[in-house]
Amino acid sequence: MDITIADYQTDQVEKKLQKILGNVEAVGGSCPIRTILARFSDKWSTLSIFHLGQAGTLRFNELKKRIDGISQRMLTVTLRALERDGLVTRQIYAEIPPRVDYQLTDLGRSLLVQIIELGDWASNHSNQIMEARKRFDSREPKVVGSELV
Amino acid sequence: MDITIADYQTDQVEKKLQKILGNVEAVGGSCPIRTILARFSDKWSTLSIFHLGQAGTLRFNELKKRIDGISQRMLTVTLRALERDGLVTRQIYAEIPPRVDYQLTDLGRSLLVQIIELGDWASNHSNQIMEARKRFDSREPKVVGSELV
DNA sequence: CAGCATCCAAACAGATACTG
DNA sequence: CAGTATCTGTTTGGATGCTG
Repeated sequence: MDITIADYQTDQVEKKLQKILGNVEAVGGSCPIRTILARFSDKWSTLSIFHLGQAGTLRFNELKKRIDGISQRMLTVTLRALERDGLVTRQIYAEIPPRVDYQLTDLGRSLLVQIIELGDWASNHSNQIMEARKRFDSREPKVVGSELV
Repeated sequence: MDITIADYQTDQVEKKLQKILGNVEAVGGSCPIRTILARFSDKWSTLSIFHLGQAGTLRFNELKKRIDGISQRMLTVTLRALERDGLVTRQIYAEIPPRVDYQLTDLGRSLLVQIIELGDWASNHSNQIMEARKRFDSREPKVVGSELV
């Protein structure tokens, strides 16, 4: 079930690594790879893609209800960015009250597959990470008060 | 070579999606999954993991040289966060001048495998995304001046 | 060399009020 | 309903100067 170190050691992975790092360095700071990686950087993007992937089609407020804690503004900003990148389609109906449907494009769904793997990894290793954090924090006595609670 | 929609439609993916979203919603804003996803959010973390994955072991300034554009402060902050999460080890030698070696832990390497796939996806689809961006920007005439150059 | 501390500018993100 | 506009607090991140 788990990804093993054996996988990591395959040529495949090393080759991909070279390819990616090559691309990153090639164009400097503004290269496509970086701007694309920045898309998943954003926690709201990730969650939006997850929910659209699960539901298929969602209206603005349906999505807003599912992504707990997101503000209207951030949802708007996030969806625009995803639309701009061709990951999400925005279908506007000329109705009153207005209706706007969002769904993943093929490209968006292919990305979904990738970040699902990431989310699954996070899910499977969250215990390990939380323990590591606890260990780290408890051996560092220089932190005061409520800062790190 | 590409990930197809067929993959997306498998039960596997849907099941993982449910599992992840379940975990996310279960604990609210501060759940582990979110804080873990926040780690790759950070572009510097991703690049650090890539470079450590490629080189094996690197000293502070070696890493700094490879990650173009990173400031000393951000590298320090990033490495501490990675160390705290148990993804990177920090080996200090009592020498003068000081020497500190960084390398990925097993956990870090297993994460590397995942984000390599993501980087590879970005690499393979960057053209599509860049074109989508161009399309989107050219059909939106309401932007003035040099803002979007 | 490998960093920590401080200052400051810029980007990010929430709350609020208003609109087609 | 689905936004836009604005205002503001918070976070981020670079630059600089100093230390073991």
